[in-house]
Amino acid sequence: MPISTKHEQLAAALRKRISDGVYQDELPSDAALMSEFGYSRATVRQAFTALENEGLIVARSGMRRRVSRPQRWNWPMTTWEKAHNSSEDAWAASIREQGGEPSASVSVRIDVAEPDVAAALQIEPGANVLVRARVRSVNGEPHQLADSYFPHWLMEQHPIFSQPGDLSAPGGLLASVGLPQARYLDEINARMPTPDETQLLGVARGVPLIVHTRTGYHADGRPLRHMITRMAADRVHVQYELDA
Amino acid sequence: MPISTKHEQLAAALRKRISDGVYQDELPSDAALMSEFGYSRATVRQAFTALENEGLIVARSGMRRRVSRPQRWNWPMTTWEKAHNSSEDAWAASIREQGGEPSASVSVRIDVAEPDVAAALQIEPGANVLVRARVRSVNGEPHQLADSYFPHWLMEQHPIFSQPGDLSAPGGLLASVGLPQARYLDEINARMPTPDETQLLGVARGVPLIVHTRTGYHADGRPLRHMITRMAADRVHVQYELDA
DNA sequence: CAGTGGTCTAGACCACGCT
DNA sequence: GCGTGGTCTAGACCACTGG
Repeated sequence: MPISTKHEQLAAALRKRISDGVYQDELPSDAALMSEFGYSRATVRQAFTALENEGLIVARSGMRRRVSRPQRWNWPMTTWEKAHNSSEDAWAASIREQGGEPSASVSVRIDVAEPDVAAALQIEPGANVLVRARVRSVNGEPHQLADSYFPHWLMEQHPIFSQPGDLSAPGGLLASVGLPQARYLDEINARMPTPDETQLLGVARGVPLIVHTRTGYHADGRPLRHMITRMAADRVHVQYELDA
Repeated sequence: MPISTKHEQLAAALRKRISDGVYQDELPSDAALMSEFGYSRATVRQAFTALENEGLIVARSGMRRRVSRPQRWNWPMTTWEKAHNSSEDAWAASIREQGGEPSASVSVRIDVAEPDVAAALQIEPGANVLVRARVRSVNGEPHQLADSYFPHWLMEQHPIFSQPGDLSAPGGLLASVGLPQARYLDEINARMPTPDETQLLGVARGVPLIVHTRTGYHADGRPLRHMITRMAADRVHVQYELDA
């Protein structure tokens, strides 16, 4: 059963030309395809929109559409923060190793726990949590939104959590107060970004968001930290190394 | 800076009504919104298309658009096939545990290795590989495309890999020939599906694909198996359990 | 400036699903 | 049959980008 609609036929033809290398970089204009295929502009644009939503091409007003070729960075999830001299966290070290220049901006606040965060931290929904919101950038471009949530009882027991500043410590903040994380539960999901996220991360049309959540537990089973990291899926390879 | 275009204003209004619960299930028709907002049909449809591409709503011809509420299944990635009596693999057992009815259809073929598969298996691109392609279903609906690639030297050393059939064995095929996998390297990516994948998996518009690849290694370092699993992102929670 | 993609309109016909 | 979403056209104006 062949494709019947014009815009799907056109989209299929363009996909083939892209994968065959006919269009290495620039794509034809609306007008060029209108005359080549004899379709109206709306139909041509519907085909282009489909390819954009598949992440194959990117469009910018005033310029020809281009084939999308984003650079990707590996993100190893089973390399922990080294406890020694390094002042960088595992993510920054990994990016630097790959030839990128990592940076981060941090803001700390106290907020009430949303139901999903409360469930992960095993506290009551609406209870206070300490939130450390980070925007991680590579080569000056925003790359990740990494938010950590700490339960309220940590603030009461360890004054360092109530101090202003970026809440970082060599070897890891939790380890520095004698609460090392012994176990992690990770979950990975993907979805399309909201308009807010699109703007904050500069996500292109048709690129999903990878949402990585990590909950860290003390050896006695208490959840110590819940971390939600969001990033454009076309810029990373999330990696796990496991022993059977 | 407020939103200036009509279709974005409308999309924002509809997003708000959905999250506020104004539209629990059915959404208004094109005509209803055209008269409520005074916009042309194309503009109304552009707003709806944006919400579809965000995975918020689903549309079916002849019926009103509906708010999307897919059922999700957990997928634990650190639970290995139990070596004993169970005839099911870890995935099927997990689905059954969650109240679903797993099934699978298997086809086996010999093919030449694509560059990415060859690199993972440390063989030459174009060399033969044994491919076990599985379609995993839950409650009769296609759920995953799980393809395993085995290097050619396995077929030469172990005739069982050249037999017809579904290539399954209690405790795992590789373990049954004395080649247990000692280490895994996993990689998780997300992208929009191709038209083929959309059809095979029944993916809704605006839903990304999660692509999980796992390479299994012998204790001596040889790659034994490369597995690529593709699934709709709105139907799973990929989970990892890790010790620090 | 000319060319590009982005937005918007008014109108038409079709295929689908329900009653 | 009738309302729904899906497709398609012709034409218009705007905003952005480059030379």
